[in-house]
Amino acid sequence: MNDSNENVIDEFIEKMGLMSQSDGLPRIAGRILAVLIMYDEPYSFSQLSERLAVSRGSVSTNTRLLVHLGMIERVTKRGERQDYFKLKENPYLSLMQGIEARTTHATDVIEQTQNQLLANDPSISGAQQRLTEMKTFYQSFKSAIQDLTS
Amino acid sequence: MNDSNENVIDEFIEKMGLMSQSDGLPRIAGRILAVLIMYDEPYSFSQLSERLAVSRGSVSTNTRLLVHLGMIERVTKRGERQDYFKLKENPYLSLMQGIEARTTHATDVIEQTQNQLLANDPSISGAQQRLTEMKTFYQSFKSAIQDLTS
DNA sequence: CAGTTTGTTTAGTATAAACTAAACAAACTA
DNA sequence: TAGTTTGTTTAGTTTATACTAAACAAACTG
Repeated sequence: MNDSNENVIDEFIEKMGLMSQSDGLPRIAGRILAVLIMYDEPYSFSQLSERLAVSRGSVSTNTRLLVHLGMIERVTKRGERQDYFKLKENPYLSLMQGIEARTTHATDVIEQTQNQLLANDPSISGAQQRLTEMKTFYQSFKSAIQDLTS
Repeated sequence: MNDSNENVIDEFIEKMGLMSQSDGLPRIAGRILAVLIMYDEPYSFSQLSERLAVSRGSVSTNTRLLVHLGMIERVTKRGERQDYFKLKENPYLSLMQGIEARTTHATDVIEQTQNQLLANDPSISGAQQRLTEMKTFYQSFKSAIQDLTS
């Protein structure tokens, strides 16, 4: 891969770091993803540390995070002691599952609140209505996400 | 509204604060939303500050943020100097618009990267493919969100 | 066995952002 | 006009967390 492309990759890596951050993930996690998107062969632990100029501790925590999220996988090679990493088949699926989980949590909180509110208090009928609207919205959001991953 | 319900509301307020945080918004913004969901009448600036035990500075910044996001609106009352706030008609619409914007940004970054990569380098064909997969995914995500808000 | 290469964990630092207190400005009231 | 009541802005503090450096443990090599 020639130098010009290497510059493009560098930029992409940094932009992925920022996007990752705005998704609530550490910057380094996004940068690791970017590397694994851009290079065909599995990338080793120490290669990641060098390529991103980042401590081995950070590589460890962030690869573990991404593995846990189901976005990358750890692979090994015969006769090699290092760990390698590659993108998983559908990395974005697990992102969706994360969103889905948070949505479910939201509807749970709303339902719980609605059930706990005492019905004999007339002043809460507006609140009940707005809570229902909110729940309905989150439910349709959730099913849209689910449709996307099936 | 009786005391038991007031406790339920307190809990809901705090949970909304946490959910807000995991959506990338300040805790106080979520708590303000919760208040406006739970009470029918518009809530005043100083009421918010007292109810949430939060500085007036924070009320100012966070109400402005929520107004900017299109989730609440500032209203005034004849003969009153204070500002009041109420939920907007469809508060969740603007949340979706935020997600949509970030998705658009992602596809832009991907496209830009793809165009900048030199095609004469054979080693990037895998990268191109993975970038396309990523873009395709974000595009269908975006259109799912759009369907939701129309 | 001693020494190296690996990944993890921990303790400490750096950084970013939320929040507060207080100064401020504008609009009102007496 | 002097004094309040309002919302905003700013400077400083607090808090959360990403990140690093270094200690560590496990697996390997000679």
